[in-house]
Formats: sequence, structure tokens, C-alpha cells
Amino acid sequence: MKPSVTIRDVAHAAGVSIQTVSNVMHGKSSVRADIQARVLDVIERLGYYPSQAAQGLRQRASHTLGFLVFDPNPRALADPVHGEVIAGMCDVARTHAYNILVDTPLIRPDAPAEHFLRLFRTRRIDAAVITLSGRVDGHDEVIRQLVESEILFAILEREVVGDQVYCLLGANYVGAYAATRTLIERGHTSIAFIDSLQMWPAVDQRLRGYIGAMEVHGLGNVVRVISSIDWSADGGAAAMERLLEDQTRSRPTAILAGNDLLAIGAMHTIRAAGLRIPADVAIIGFDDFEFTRYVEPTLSTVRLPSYDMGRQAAQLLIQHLRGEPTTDRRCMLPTELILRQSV
Amino acid sequence: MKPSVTIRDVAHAAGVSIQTVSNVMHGKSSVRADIQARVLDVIERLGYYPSQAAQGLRQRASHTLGFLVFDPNPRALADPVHGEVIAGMCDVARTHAYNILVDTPLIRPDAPAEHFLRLFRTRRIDAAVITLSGRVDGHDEVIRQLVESEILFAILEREVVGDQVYCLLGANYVGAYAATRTLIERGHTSIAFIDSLQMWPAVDQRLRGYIGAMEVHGLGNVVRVISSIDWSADGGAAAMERLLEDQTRSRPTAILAGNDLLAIGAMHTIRAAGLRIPADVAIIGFDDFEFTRYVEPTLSTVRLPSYDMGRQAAQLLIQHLRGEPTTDRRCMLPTELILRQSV
DNA sequence: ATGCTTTGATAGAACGTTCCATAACGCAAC
DNA sequence: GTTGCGTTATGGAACGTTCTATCAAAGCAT
Repeated sequence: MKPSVTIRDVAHAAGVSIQTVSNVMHGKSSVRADIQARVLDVIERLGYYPSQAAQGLRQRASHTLGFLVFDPNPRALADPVHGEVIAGMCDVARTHAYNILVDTPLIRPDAPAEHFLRLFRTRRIDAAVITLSGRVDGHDEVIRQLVESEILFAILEREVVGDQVYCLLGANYVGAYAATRTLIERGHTSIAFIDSLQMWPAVDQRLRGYIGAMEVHGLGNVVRVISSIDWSADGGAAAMERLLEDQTRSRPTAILAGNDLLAIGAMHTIRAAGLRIPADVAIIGFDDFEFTRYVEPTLSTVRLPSYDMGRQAAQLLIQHLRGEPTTDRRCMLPTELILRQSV
Repeated sequence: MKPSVTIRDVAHAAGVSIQTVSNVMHGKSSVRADIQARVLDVIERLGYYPSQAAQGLRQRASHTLGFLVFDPNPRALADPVHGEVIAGMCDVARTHAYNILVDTPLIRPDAPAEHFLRLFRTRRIDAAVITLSGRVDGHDEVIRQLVESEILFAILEREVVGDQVYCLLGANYVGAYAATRTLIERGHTSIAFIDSLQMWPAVDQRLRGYIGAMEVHGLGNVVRVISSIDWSADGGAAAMERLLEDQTRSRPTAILAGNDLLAIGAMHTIRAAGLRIPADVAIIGFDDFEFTRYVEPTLSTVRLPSYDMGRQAAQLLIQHLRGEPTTDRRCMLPTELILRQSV
């Protein structure tokens, strides 16, 4: 490791003061044109890059945003949805000379938010995008601690009130409404919704969107909801079985599933029962997982704006950090209905 | 933002010197037990967290590893394989008090590696795990620049020589060999390999593993390779069509595909031709994409140790940074053959 | 020429930590 | 009571930058 070039070296080589070099780098104060050119030339020649640590120390800012996934599963970061969020954050961060740090916490039951808070307290990150996924009991407690710590963060798919909190929400209600309406417009009148017992706030809105559309189109009295025990394909398959076995009501001709995994499970059950998709039963999922494009028939779904959420969240946080005015603390981003063969 | 507690505050409140507090935090030099207890108590009470920036400045180390994806596609980070690597890195990093910074570069044709190098030069990261994916012409040039810059990094699925370079490789040869042997053991004698014209070093090894197994089992004269134009499912489907149309040779009864996307495309073609999987044609893919578990029939595949690669890479880099001896610069991790319904 | 404003350059003090060398301490041995 | 020695504690410098305030020079109207 060769000793690195400092601002002092540049100043000396260019025959100016340290401060002048700093001014040239930031363009804050005005510098005479010929001196500026000389300094820039020296910077280029010596290969000077300012030390991030020194800048951070002096400016009391790390110019780094965190992406923090609160999930006990160590592989949670591999979720493609998270990947899209990170990609969106990176895009925005890069244009503002910010960096992205990612982490999943070591969850200690007695202090669940400790690991996250440490990143703020040590001033490793200035702000963070936080998402709580997986089955953890302490979600509300974590949020409480984060809000209490007066830390700047954005949270995905959750309504949280706080002075320094931004909420990024997908338009789950609208998405489910549009999906349901589309099914109705195509002539379906018997449409069921596959829910999950495993809580996830965004899905409440999906359920409501489904119910809303049914009611508006005069189908409020045939609303039909069945719950899977979890978010797995197996759970979806089991729920679908119960739906088909129920002799008290006519077989649904269309399904809206709470997410794509439930949908894929339901598809297996439907075909195993000798029914055709979409001829006998049409189906729409939620989330646009990668596999929706590769199953047969390809699965229609409601796509969440994960990438845009990442972009928007990073944008808001950086604006806030710079003291620029930001739009509302609550930001809803549009979903997209993707129709494929299953409808 | 309330002013943060500094080491000076702690020292003052505990009636000791700054240096003693530092010693207590790091346990380097020995501190008398009663004083240690008193200092720890004050740290706890005041909520002292050392400033990462100040530590980094003084120690000339950021205690941060980068995960850098060289890919022109801004959403490249959303690739689940990358997600697994990140997750693995995070796990290891956390236990050593390191952090993970992720980035994709803004690729300037004249200076492709510039964006990465800047992260090192500004001492934002101490080392990095680098992966080059997607179709970029300048891959070799990037690697050349990185090696030349005498930077510490690990690279995935690529053989690179350099004093400060670690290569993390999946056992592609062995994986392909095992998959082919399994097919042969199940009685297949006409086995084709679907390759891709789009280069990707790891796949050369897969092809060789296939050929190797064929030759060892006396099938060297019926080796059959067909190339897709790219890594897409459509490309795989087209390649499979050509394979079926070829009247000069008997129809293959088993397929080994260069990756899962090619495999999924091939599956569509096979079924469209009225053939059954696996009864008429068995198939094994590569990479274990998520969708392999949800297609029908479920796809057998060779799983790469992405998560372990992330772990191992982070481990090696941190050891190197600490001056501890490391194992070989070239580290090959085992693949896993996952047999599902398609065989 | 004189005073007043503007522009450009600079010196010196922070920022919060760790490294280095030195000083104080306690205790046993002479 | 001095000497010697190992153990603990500390003061001051350094890390590389930016902030604040000051100062010199130059421009402009009177």
C-alpha cells in the first residue's frame, strides 16, 4: 500500500494553500481561472482523491445510506424484491455521490433494533431504507425504537408516523382493484381471493381492493376469501383444494391470489383437478416473481414498483439530509397489472 | 440531531483519560478491573458509540468491503445470485465488525474501472468482491486495470492472476460431470449439451465436465453440443428445436443445459413437440434459479454455492486485511446436484 | 488620492479517534 | 530508603479534511 496523496501534497505541488485546493474540488468559493486550472492539473497528475473518512469526520456526515432488512433469515437479502430496491437506491445514490451500505441485523430478542441503531450512532450511515419481512414477532417494537431514536429513515410497505419517517407504499388497493375489475370485465362473476394468515400489512390493502371492486360491480354478496396458512406455494395449493371441495357454493371461475407463490400453488391444484387455465379458472397473482414468466401457462400478476420505491426512497432521504423540502411523508407508487396467459 | 457523545465526554465523566477509555473499548492494553467497570458503566449510561469516521481516519481503514457488480444493466443487483453472495458476505462481515457496501458502476467506455477504483482511492472500502456479468466488451480491460492498481479484491467465477487477487470458483466441471454421469447411470446414452454463444468463463468448465463424463463412460463419440444465441429461455427453445429437427442423428433422450433459462426454454420445445418429460427426454439445468421449483415438472439442476462464495470471499479478504495467512488464492467451492422431477 | 465594496487567497482551529512515548504507580528486594 | 521492574495511566501528536474568520488585493465611485 503506497502512501496516499493528500490535499497537502496537492497544495504544495501547485503552490497554493490547502484551502484553495478544497475550494477547487467543491466549487464553493470562487477561484481564479488560471489557478483553478493549475490545481486541477496537479490533482490529475498526482492522482489525488479526497479521503472519505476525513471528509466524513469534518462534515459529520458519511454520505452513505443504509438498506436494512429486518428478517431472521440470513438469506433474506437474496430476495429479488430487495435486490430491486437496492438497485434503485444505487442509481439515485450514485448521481448524488452517496453510497449504499446493506445489512441484516443480528436479532437479539431483548434489543431487536440495536444492530440497526448502532449503524446510525457510529455515524456509519446518515439515513436508511428499512424493510421488515419474514415472520418476526417484534416488528412493532423495532419500529417503535427506531422512531423513538429520532433517526431518519424510510420504510417500505408500512404506515408509520414519525417526524423523520418516510413511508413508501405500493398501490396495493388500486392494484387489486384493477385486477379484480379486469376479471369482472372479462365476464367472471365468481371470483375468490386467496389470503394468508401470516400478516403482512400490504396485503390488507390487496384484500380491500378486491372487496371494493366486487362491491362496486354489484358482486358484494359473492365475495369469497380463503386463507392459506402461510405465503408458500404449498399453502396456496391447500387453500385452493378447500375452495374446490366446498360444495355449498359454485366453483369460482377466477382467482386473485395474495401473492405469486399462493397463485402458483393454486395453479397446481387447479390442473390436478383436471381443470384448464384460463378456460375453466383464470388466475392473477401479486408481486411479479421471476417464475411467473416461466410457468405454463404464464401467470398474470400485479407488479410492485420495487425499483421505483428504492429510487424514490433514496431521493427523499438525500433531499431531507440536504435540508431541501420534500414531498409528503407518505408516498404511494403505482402498481402495474401484467396480463399473461393465465387470464 | 443532538450532539453526539464523544470519547472525551466519557473520559471526563469517568474521571480518566481519553486513552484509557480507548483501551477499555478495545481491550488492547490492560486496564485495572475497577476502572474498567467504571468506564463501561459510563459508556452505557451516556450511550457512547465511537465515530466510524474518526476511527477510519486514524486507522487508515474503513472496515468496509464492497460488493461490486460490473454490469451495464442498472438492475443487475436484483439478480438473486448476487443477493446470495451479498447475504453470505454480510454474515461473515458482521461477525468481524465489517460492513458491506454495494454498487454498480457508471460505465464510461474510456475508463471502465474508474468508478470502482474511486471507491478504493477515497478509502471508502478496504477490499471488494467483484463480479462481471452481462454482456460488456471491456471485461478484460477492467480486470487488467484492477490488477494493475494493486487493489485487494476477490473475483467470482473467473481465473485472474494477481498478487492481491482471490478467485472464487464454483466447481462447474465437477458439477457438470456429476450431472452427466447421473444421466448415464440412469441408462441414457444419447445426451446433448445446450451451450450459449454468449461467453461466460464458468460455462466452459461445464461443457468440459459434460464431455469428460461422456468420454470416461465410452460415449465420447456421441458427444453433441448445440449453441443458443444467448442465455435466454427463447434461445434455449430455439436450440432445442434445431436439436429435434436434426434427422441425421437420433433424438437425444437427455439434455444438460448450460443454465436454467436455457433448460426452461428447451422444456417448452420438448413438450410442444408432444414429448414427455422425463419419460421421453430427461433434463438437467444449471444455477438453481428460483423458478426451477415451480415449473412442471420441477427442474433438476446443479446448484452453485453463491452464498458460500460470498462467505468465503469475505473471510479471505478480512483475513488478508488483518495480515493473517490465507489459504490459496484460488478457491473452488462444491456444487450440488439437485434432482427433481425432470430426471 | 480617499474611502468603500467585492473578490480571492490563507492561516488556524476544529472534527473524534488512535499511536507513540513517557510518567506515575505499586511492590519486592537489597 | 533507595533501586529496580513490571504494570497502568496519560499527554501530545497525528490522521486529512472543512469551517470560520481574517487579510490582501483589486475595482469603483467620489
